[in-house]
Amino acid sequence: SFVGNSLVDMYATCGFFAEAWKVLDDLPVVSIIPWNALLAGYCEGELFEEVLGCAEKMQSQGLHPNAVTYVCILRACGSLVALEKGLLLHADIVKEETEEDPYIGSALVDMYAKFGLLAEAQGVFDELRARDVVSWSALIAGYALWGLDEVARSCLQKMQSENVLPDVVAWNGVLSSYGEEGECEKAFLVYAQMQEQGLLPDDVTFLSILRSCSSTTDMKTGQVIHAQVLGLSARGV
RNA sequence: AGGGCCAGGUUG
Repeated sequence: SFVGNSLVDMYATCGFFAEAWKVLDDLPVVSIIPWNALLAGYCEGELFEEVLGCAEKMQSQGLHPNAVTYVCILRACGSLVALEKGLLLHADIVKEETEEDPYIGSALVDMYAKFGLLAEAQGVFDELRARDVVSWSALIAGYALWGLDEVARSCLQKMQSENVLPDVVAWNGVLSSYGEEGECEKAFLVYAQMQEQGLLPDDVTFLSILRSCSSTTDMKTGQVIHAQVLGLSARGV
């Protein structure tokens, strides 16, 4: 049956949902694992409506969501800005005392951030037992999403004072706030700080920076970044 | 009781 679970996971991960369903329907034992695999596959494909539909179907079969299920549904609610559903979900999670789960915690932070309920996001974050680089990054990305780049940057400092080292995703989160605004100068400054920390930029880093440059006529900075990208790709990054 | 197959953050 573990084989069946893995098959569902594989098909779902590859986006072959018809096949995944077929395997799931033929599995001899009823288990939440293949359902979660399917939900995760829909999440990965960003088919969030399907996530919610699939979760409902799962529950109609008498299966109760576990932590993995909740993480998938929370992510879908956040991305769809399904506010009322997300709030109900949070209430269920609190009721079931599963909010301690670090995965659920950062998924909640992420969801509230996407709703634009930053005080709620911060509130959930503050209650987390263990804040790791992922929960910090969810918070940072949330502030960045709503243009609060200075708050996002201060998070980079705070997390370090709590001995959590920002990784490239955390830094990229800050950079993501400069896309809409086109604040190319700030983006470049953050990029410089990131390098001072000895962190290697990745493709997302450059895409974010270039995006912030694209709405300006700052050709020079764009060219500097172009040169950086070429330099890094020469080193195989 | 514990473990095994599924789950959280950044650009698009």
